[in-house]
Parts: sequence; C-alpha cells; structure tokens
Amino acid sequence: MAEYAQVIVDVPTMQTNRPYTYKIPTKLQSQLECGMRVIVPFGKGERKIQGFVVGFATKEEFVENIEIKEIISTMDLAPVLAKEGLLLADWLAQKTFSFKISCLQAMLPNVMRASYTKKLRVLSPELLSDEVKLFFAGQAEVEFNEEQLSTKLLRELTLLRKKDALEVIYQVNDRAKPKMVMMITSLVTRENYEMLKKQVRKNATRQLELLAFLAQKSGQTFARSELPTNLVQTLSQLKKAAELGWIKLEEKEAYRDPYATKEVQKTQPQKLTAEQQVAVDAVSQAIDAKQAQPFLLQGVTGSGKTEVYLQTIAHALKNGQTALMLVPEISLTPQMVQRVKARFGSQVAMLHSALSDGERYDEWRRIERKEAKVVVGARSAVFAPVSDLGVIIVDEEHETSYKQEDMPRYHARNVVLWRAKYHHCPVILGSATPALETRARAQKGVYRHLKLTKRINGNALPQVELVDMRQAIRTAPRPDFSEVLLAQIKERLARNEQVVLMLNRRGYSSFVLCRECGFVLKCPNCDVSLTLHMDTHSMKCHYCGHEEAIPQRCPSCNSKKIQYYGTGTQKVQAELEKLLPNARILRMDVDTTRKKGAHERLLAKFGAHEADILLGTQMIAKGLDFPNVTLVGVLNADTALGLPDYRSSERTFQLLTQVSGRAGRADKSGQVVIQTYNPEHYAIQLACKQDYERFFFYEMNLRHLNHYPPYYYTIRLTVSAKTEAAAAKESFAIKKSLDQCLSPEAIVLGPTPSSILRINNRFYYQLVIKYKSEPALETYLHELLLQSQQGERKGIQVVIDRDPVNFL
DNA sequence: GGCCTGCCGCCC
DNA sequence: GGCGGCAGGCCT
Repeated sequence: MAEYAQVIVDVPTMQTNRPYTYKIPTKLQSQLECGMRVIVPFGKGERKIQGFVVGFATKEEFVENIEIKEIISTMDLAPVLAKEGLLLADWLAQKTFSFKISCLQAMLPNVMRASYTKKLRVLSPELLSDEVKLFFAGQAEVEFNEEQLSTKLLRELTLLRKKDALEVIYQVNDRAKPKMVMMITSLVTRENYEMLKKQVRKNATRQLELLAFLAQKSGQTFARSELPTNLVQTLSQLKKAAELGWIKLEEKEAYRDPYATKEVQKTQPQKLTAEQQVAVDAVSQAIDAKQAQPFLLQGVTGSGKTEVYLQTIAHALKNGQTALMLVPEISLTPQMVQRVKARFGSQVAMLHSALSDGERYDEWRRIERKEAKVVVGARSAVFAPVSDLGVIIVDEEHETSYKQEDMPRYHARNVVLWRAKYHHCPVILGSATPALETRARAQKGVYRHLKLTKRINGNALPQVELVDMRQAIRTAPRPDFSEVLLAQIKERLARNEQVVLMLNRRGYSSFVLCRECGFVLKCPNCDVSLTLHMDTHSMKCHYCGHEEAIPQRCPSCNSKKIQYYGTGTQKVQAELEKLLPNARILRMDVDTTRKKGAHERLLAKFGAHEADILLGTQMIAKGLDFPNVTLVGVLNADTALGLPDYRSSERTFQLLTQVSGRAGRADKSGQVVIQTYNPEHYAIQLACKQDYERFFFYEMNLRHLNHYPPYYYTIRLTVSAKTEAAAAKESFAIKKSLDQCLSPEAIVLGPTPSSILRINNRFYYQLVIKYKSEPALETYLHELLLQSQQGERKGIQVVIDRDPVNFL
C-alpha cells in the first residue's frame, strides 16, 4: 500500500493543476481510494480545505526536502468519482484551459462542493479586552468574516491570536447528506405472537397495542412514518423493540423524486418509417459492435427523431446497458421528458436546472447506484455517473446552450464524444439544422450521416410567406404587424385555431428616449441602455441587474417628452390587445418564466387552448408540439443578422427553420409568415424554403473565404480590468507575446474593446485567434492561465475560451 | 532603530 | 485566501 496520496486541492483563487503530496495516516491506509474527497491542511495557517485524491505515490517517487503533511480525514466512504471521471477531468482541463479542480467540481452535484466556515475560539479568556468580550458575547466560539469587522477589532484579534489567546478554526462542511428513512420489518408472526405477549407487563397497554399492530403486519417492511405515532414516540423505543426481537430495523436512503406525483401513461414503440428503421438499425448495430461511432441524425421537424432515440435507447437497455440523452435546457420541460418517462418509466433519471440541490443529488445517487438506466438532462448531465453506456444522444445538437460559459468552458458535444470513446458506444447527434461543424464532419465521413426527409404524418412542410417590411410598414396598422400577418391571425381566430408569434429578443427591448434632447437612460455600471419593465414598473439593466424608477422628466433637459422606444414582448402584447381585443394572449419571455415551473404551466395552458395566441421570444421555437397551431408569425426575422458575429446567419437560419416547423404538425396544414427588412438575405430566403443543404454549402463557402470555422479553429481571449487603460494595456501585452509564439499562418484579431466595453464597472477588451495548426499555442495558453492568477489580485482578469459560441 | 504598510511568492 | 518575507517610509 502506498504511503502517500496525490491530492488536487480546492483553494479559492489559488488554483494549480499540480497535485500536492500528502501522507496517508495509518488508519486510512486500507480505505483510501482515487476519486475520494479528503480534508487536508494547507498553507502556513494549517487551514483545512477539501481535496480530491487523484493518485498514489511511494517515498522513492519524490525527492523533495519539503515537509509532507498528513491527510486529516476522508469525506467519503467510497469514491465520488470513478476512474473515468478523473481521466475526463484531465482531458477537460487540458482542452478547455481550465483548472483541474474546477473540472472535478463540475462533475459532481452542487452539494458536494465544499463550503468553508471560519471560527474564532477563545483559549485564554483572561486576556480579552472588554470590546473583544463583547464580540464573543459569552460564547467560546464565534463564526467570523474579516470584512464584517472594524479594523480596530481586527487588529486586536490578530494580536490576541499571536499571543495564543485565540485560535482560528477552519471547517469544511459537506452538505451532501443522503436523506435517510428508518425501515421496519415486523418479525411478529401468528406463531410467536402469544409467546411475546406473555413477556409484556399486563398493564403496558401501548406495548401490547404495538405488538398487535406488528402481528397484523407480520413479515412486512414499512417506513417508520407508517407506524401510528402514539405507539412509538422515540427512536430508543424502536431500538428496544428491535432488541426484543419484534422488529428488524434498517436505514434506507430516501430519494426526493421530483416527478413522483405524476402518473405517466406507458407508451409502446411506434411503427417506424423506412428512414427511421434504417437509422435505428445502423445505431443498433454500432451498439452491438461496441463501436464509438458518431451519427448525425438530420431530420426535418416532425420527422420522428425522438422515436429513433427511444428505440435505440431500448436496444441498449435490452443489451443490459445504459443510455444518456442530452436535451437543451429549454426543451427539457414538459414534452420531451414526458415521452421518455412514458417509455421507460422509473428507469429514467432527470437532471435539469429546476431541481433543487437536494433533488439533483438524489437523482445523481440513483444513477450512481445503477438504479436509473436512462439519464435525461441538460448540459451538465453529460457528466452523469452512468456506467456501461450503450448509446449517447444529443438532441438539437446545434443549440448553443451546450457550451458552458464559465470555467470549465466545455462543449457538451465534445464531452459526449470523449465518453463515447471511453465506453465504446455510438453517439447520435440529432438536429433539423445541424451546426455547420457537425454537418461538415458528416460530409467528410467522420460522422455517419442518417437522414429523415419525410414528416411522419406525410404532411408537406408548412407554407412560408415572406413579408417585406420596407414596403409593408406604409400600410401596417401597427409598426410590428403587417396587414398580411394581421389578416392571417384573424382568420385563425375565426376558425378557433391557435397562433404562435415570435420576436427576436436581441436588440429588441424597450428603452427610454427623450424626444427633446435625444437622451437615453443608461445603466450607471454598464455601457447599455436600461430596459423598460412594465410588470415591475421600473427600468432594469440586463447585464448587472441594476434597477431604477421610470423617469417622468428627462434627467438631462427636464423635458416631459421622454418616452418608450423600441419593442419588447410587453409592448407587442399591448399592441396586440388593442388590435385584437377579444383574443386571449399568453406572453412567454424571461419575465413570465422566471419562477420555477412557470414555463411548464404556460405551455400547459396554451396546450389546453386556454389562450389563442402564444407570444414569446426564442424559447417558444424549441421542441414544442401543439397540433392546433396552424399559424406561426415571426415579427422581426432579421434583428440578429446585423450583429458582428460570423455565426449570425447560421443562427437566423436555424431559428427561422425551427420556428417554422411549429406550424401544422398534426392533421392541419400550417402557414408561416415571416416579417423582415432583409427579404433577399440568403439565410432568410433559404429558411423559407427549409433548404438546409443549400444553406450549408453557401455558408461553408463564406466561412472558407473569411477564414472561419470549420476551416479555422478559434480561441477568444477576454481581458477585463477596473479601468479601460489597464484592460487595454494587458491585452496589448498578450498580443505581443502571442505574436512571438504563433506562426505566420495564424490570424489574430484585435485587441479591440468588446462590443459592450463596460459591464458592472469593469472594462472588457478581446482578442480572437484564428488558426489551423499551432503547436506552441496550447502550451502558451496554459502558461497564460497560470499567470493570469497573479493578475487577478490587481483586478485583471483573463478568460480563455476555445471555440467560443458567440463573439460578442 | 523600530514598526507599520504594501507588495510578492508560496503553500505538499 | 492567508501567511511570511522584504523593502520603503515615518515616528520617537
């Protein structure tokens, strides 16, 4: 047995990718394993911190003349991370320029992240001054936080500490406690009942009642809560009953099942179309052959991708294997979840952001203990502790929400591909509008290309009509509604059918502008205008959360001619109510869906036809399936097109194609109306025709000409600081060292101020590196990562983002 | 000379 | 984050 353990330590703001060596105390020699969490002393102050055991060493393996400290204790009886998780963390840290500790933490449920508390304890009470005594208020131990103390008190406390009159205690708190329930098995039988009864005092009525109760439940196991409370009040009474041999006691883990209340009707596999059958067969063969083969399943909306997913999952389960399915957070709500639950019942574990930390931990435990064989979840579910994976599915694989925006900045799709290699299992990347990178790999044969070209019900794709707003605005009854669209809406309402209206939120919110002097109300902390929120009657900043009252007079010129400009969902709703006073309108945006479960409730309401029009932002475009919706209107197709992001065409195309697919999914045919100021733009034209293939080749050509992915790799460096000068200085310094390490083939854009220079009183500059092959770059960026930690003290932050999903 | 303060490097 | 070390400044 090794004497020493390698530990990745969790020290806030001081992160290394180097493990530290600790001595294993004899009492832990036999039980310590890789992947366990431990508590170790760190630094001069012997501060206690959490760490992960990632390896072992013997004395010969290191020749260093430093004092080796001992592990204090373990936090786990069994490893919380398997070997796969540890290997994956190494790979992630390397690929995403992240600290290993952040990768390890990302794989565990939140509750396993240590929380630290600091306490002061009195050793020599006689040395304390009156002020310090007041601080302790008669207690021997007090929790404290430097920031909350006056400098005078702090100085005094520091002095007392030097004199050993006080000591600081660091504590690591583990919040991961499985909820336990006491299970009782009755050992009282008809045979021994009389005998046991004789042993009880005649006047002990409670005991006799209990015995009678147990005789009724003979041999059964039940929770303690099912025992009438008047029979057994305390745990010691229970234990006594166990001693007498009346019952057997057991502690069992209780799970908080967030879906427990809902009864789901079980569904059977549906009959497949020829195309679906080809897809299911291809993936099933790869499952049987244990091939780590990725498939691109490209199918128009309504072509039955989900049924392909479900049947391949069933195939994996039949082989005794498990399955992992990722869906975008937004569509993780009602319908997709229902369909998976309906097929696989209690074998399904759900992981999504609406779960409480406790619920999430319970689901994680169910997976780890192999009680759940099918895992469905959003981005972070990609780390679910599933073993023996048979197939992994990524639905709507082009969704940008699969990319994590903070450390570790991973793309779930890439993690999936890694895990598939590890488990030797196939991957299905499903989408109607695959990311260009994905489709390009299918072109090259890296992914196998499966196509679903027909809608299941044989319906034609919806008719799409473009409205050129440059013309239409002249006769439009309201600036956001053309005559054509309004007429179409009225027609549906008359037929008692439903309508979905979408507006692009980006650049589409209400702000306040003074018509006298042109003053625009801006956030005091960020370089953005404040957005009007009618529900709270206030002006809000979407970046830092700043909130203030709606001005009655212009703060600049004191004119009363200050009014709302632009269009938010709220304003559109108000317009719509004026145009169609009898229509029932449901608004769905960030504001109306903030509360837990609100998203679900709104959709259920719309599904039950309690509203005629669903008005919302991007979130309504995804995965919804309402048979009675026969008209989809897009109010502003092009607001995203003008953004300085090379992906804006791709985004617009995807969004329009997706939302168009929402119309007429069942027996009724659908109509789509798209209002735009750029009717001739290729992304809009081709989205109208639902022509992904032409869009793909056209866009690929542009990417090739402009040196963008998938022809080039990109890395974005963002530098932020408290002053603009500091941010600029640091970013130019980085640019200089980059020039030294890069080959002439690489392209560096910038440094330039970010599109929003100031957010929350920090200034942002950015650099973009475009390259094909740069052997020295990865090493340089890892050095930059370690270096950037020093800068953090001076308030300079550097963020390295490989393959960023947006350039803003 | 003594001691407070700010900055820097290191922590198994 | 926290601690010791070290350099520079000002007090008595």
